[in-house]
Amino acid sequence: MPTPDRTSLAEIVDAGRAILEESGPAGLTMQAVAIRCGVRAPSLYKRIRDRDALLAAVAEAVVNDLADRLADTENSLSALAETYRAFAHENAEGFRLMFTASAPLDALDHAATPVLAASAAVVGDVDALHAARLFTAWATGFVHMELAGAFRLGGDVEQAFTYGLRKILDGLTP
Amino acid sequence: MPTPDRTSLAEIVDAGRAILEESGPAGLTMQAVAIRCGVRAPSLYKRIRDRDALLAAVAEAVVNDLADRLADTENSLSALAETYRAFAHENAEGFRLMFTASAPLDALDHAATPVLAASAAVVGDVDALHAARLFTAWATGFVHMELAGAFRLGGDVEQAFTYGLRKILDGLTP
DNA sequence: ACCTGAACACCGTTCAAGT
DNA sequence: ACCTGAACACCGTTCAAGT
Repeated sequence: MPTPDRTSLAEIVDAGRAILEESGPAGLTMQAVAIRCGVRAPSLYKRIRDRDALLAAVAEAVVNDLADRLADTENSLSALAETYRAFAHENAEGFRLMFTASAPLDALDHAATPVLAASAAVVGDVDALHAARLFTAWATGFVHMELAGAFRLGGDVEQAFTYGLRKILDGLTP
Repeated sequence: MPTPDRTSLAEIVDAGRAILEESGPAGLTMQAVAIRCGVRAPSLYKRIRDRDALLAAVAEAVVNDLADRLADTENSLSALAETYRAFAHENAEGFRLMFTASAPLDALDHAATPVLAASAAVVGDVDALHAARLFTAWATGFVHMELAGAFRLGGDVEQAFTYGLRKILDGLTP
């Protein structure tokens, strides 16, 4: 006899993402997710292979969210930089997860589209990919270090961000 | 009656680092470390508080190693970039660990010294910190993405690295 | 067909008892 | 003073038995 479903893959991934932000990766246990979905831990395995697959699904949800935000942003490198950084601050744990082991690579490619377009507008099509990688690497590294608390030698971090962006644009502008 | 020590903190940290590179963070169990040190897991707790403290100690060892390598490098941003990237490739798991939760922040500051000096040589003392942050963020993000397999849109990654370095130097050079 | 309790393997950690 | 086996708590995962 069929039973009405008491949860869904989407609910599980949402719960996982919320718990990740609240309690970090160590807090993201199958138990915690199950409780939040009103179900027992073994039931989760009907919907998702294992915890690694859940982490991958959460990472993909985060990347898709980021891609939407970037797609809605004015298509300039400075506007994209602001959006990217703001998103990372709002989703610190999810942001870290994005670049981890089983990263959602296809989704990342998709998120890169607006950056490629904005880069092409500055340096032309031939160098667009190189320029996009310069920009993305800088923004990713900056936020990563910022979230890790690695900027401790004094100085204004906001200013450092603006400075970096300006110098990159200076370097790229023909 | 005193017993001769059968291991040491240094041996434990070395074992942890080796296991981390071989088997990743999930493989770095107290059991695995203990076996490698010829001792049982509970004995480790005489030398180190818990697994988190071990991870922190491993991270610090990695950063100190990196600091030595950078200090031995010719003091130019391009030479430092090569050394930094090579180190990250040789110590992929350790590199990831460096920017994690309980990062060894003091050691990171120390590793930053040569980068600050090389930056000052290009932009002067006033902007040296901003410039060092631009450079470090870019290099860190680039290697991070590279290690995560995030560069998949084609194009030559070596070229992208050279391109990024050149454009940053272009942007920084007055 | 989904859900669950029970069970198992594995890991971190503590501790009393050895030497 | 360090080392160990035994024990405990906790987590991921499987599975037979329920509905």
